[in-house]
Amino acid sequence: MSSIKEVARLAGVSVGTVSNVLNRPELVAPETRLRVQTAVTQLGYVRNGSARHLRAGRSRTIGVVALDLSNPFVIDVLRGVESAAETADLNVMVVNSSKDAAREARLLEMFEEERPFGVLITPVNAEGQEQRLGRLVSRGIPVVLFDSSSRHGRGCAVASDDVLGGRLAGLHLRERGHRRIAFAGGPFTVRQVEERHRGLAGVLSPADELTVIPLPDLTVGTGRTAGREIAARPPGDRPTAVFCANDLVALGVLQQLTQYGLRVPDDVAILGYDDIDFAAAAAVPLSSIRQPREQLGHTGALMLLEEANHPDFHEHRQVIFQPDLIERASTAFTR
Amino acid sequence: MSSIKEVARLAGVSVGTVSNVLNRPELVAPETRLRVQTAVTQLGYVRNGSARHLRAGRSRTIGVVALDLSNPFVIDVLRGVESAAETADLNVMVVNSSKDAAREARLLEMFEEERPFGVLITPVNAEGQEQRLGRLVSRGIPVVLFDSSSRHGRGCAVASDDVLGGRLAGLHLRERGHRRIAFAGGPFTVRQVEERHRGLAGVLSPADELTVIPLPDLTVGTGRTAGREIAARPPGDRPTAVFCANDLVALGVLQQLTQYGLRVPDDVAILGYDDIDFAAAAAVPLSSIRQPREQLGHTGALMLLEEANHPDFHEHRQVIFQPDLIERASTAFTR
DNA sequence: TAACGCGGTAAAATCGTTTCGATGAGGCCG
DNA sequence: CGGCCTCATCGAAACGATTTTACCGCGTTA
Repeated sequence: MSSIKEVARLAGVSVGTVSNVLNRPELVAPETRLRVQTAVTQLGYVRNGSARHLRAGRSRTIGVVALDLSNPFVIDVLRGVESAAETADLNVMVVNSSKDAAREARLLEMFEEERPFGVLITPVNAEGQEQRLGRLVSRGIPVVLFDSSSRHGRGCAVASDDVLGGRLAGLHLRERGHRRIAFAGGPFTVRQVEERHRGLAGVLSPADELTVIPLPDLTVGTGRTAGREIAARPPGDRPTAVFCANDLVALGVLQQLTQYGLRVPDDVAILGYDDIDFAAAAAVPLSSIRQPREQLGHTGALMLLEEANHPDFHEHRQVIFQPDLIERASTAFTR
Repeated sequence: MSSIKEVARLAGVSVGTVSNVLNRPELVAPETRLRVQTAVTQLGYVRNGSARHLRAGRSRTIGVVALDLSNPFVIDVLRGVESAAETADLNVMVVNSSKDAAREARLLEMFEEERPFGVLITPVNAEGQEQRLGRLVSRGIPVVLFDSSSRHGRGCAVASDDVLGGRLAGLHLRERGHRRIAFAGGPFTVRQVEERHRGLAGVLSPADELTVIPLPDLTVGTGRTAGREIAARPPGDRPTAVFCANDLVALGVLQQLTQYGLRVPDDVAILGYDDIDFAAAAAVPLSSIRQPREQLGHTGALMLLEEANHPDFHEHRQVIFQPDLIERASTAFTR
């Protein structure tokens, strides 16, 4: 309703002075300052964000393009982003690409218009948006990827080492005596999926048997499909362990196997990925490869801040976290 | 980088004409239009959102203050909001109050500055923010509540009938022969919890036994606590059914009971609330009271649009949806 | 005594759009 | 041929802040 002008008029000063009271109070004489402040509260004056952003050239909002909000893993990453943003007095605007490249493109266009403080994104497919992200960068908007595919270094990125994660999974399952192992996940065009599989395959010995159960998507639903497929095999041919590309799939597999009367881990062991809270809380607590979820988000946001605040001094870098194995009942020793 | 001025110069027209090409192309002669358009693409011109918003007086972003993003129920509501926003060419900015009133207050202040198109909010506690929401409204920013406590009608609201939900739960459990029933949930200051409990209590007969297992929060973790508590009771004193204030709690109860070797539903039946996807996919598929999740969000957003587009003609109203009972294995007949 | 510095404030420029009134060029009609 | 209407375009005035420059009065210093 009321603008800075009315405040100025009521306080009997110029608008510049009001602005100074708001932003650099130490420049203003105490008496004037007080007069302005009472005018502000009296009118219920609130600054106009758009006007500030227009003048400043960018807003105080970090844009986050999430790949799939229905994965609790993403929510935890977000929590990390928010905590970093909060200390820097920035807002976070979360949007959901839902793994849809066209939608992602629209959202990035929107961010181009809004000129946010920076953009954090898990790209649907990093190569495809390369140029669109480049346009953001060339407009002076820092971009940090939650993705390690851009290790070639065309910008900042945060990720965890998915090949290592797959390797940890394989070593763990072998150590537990499993020699017939299935990998459930897909599509393999998603880098994370491919790398987790690659890590697993890399540590198996030639005598081991690795089956891939390809899935169109990583959800509880497709996990159940995978579970059905596993349960349908004759016991002699059935894998004794399943490594799932994420915990949602693992939950689906677990639930379906249980329903078919197979015992976990006695008949089939299950190993998930991400270590979401639901994993620990499953009927059979799931072993999982843990990524530092909040830290991932927190670090990404900090790198964004750094780049935004010291644009010339800034050096792009890629931070790769090491995943851990969290052992729970679903891959316990069975004999 | 380049503004509307440079486009105008390159195309040899005035800025006003460029603006018209962008917003009302039919007003501009085809030939000029083309010239401007090529200038736009040649310069890679992108409109400056802040400037537009400043001029327009409000932005094209809907603000959503969510109560708890880690509840998948909320994510589904959000999906509904997004779908409605998308058709109206609006952006959605999601922020998370995490049930923290102070945080919520800060977020609302932020929205006061940003002057969004409208605000959708599930208030931590509707009464507390009454005035702050009022300030938004008095600034011409429509507010729609995801909450039915404001039935007195001081604004638009969308909700589902939680008392009815509780009643449905009670009737169902009685029909299944249960006479010793527990309610797991809290805190009771949260309207939804209180109403669900009230509905349940209302349909039990005096001879029935209703135990309340109060919880500080509605999460899988507190659900496990409740489960432990139930399992610890001597079988004769143990409730034969638990109605949980939401599905997260129900999942926790289920997992804990299973771990204690109790069978669901044979030893204890479980009934949840919200019907999140994880409920259907649990080890024992959970019966649940379904709310039309996406529709809730969709309707809320539509009401917001209506209020924003016809401010004078608009009549506030409260839409209350009817919940359904979804029967699954966790409350199946046991004899 | 003149020059200088400084704290405090005002005034004006600026950010990039949108919108509105003015202007001018044709075409049509009387 | 003059007046009028339409179409296309221009120029300027907002929108509401921030920032820079200018100014003024007064004390300090050479």
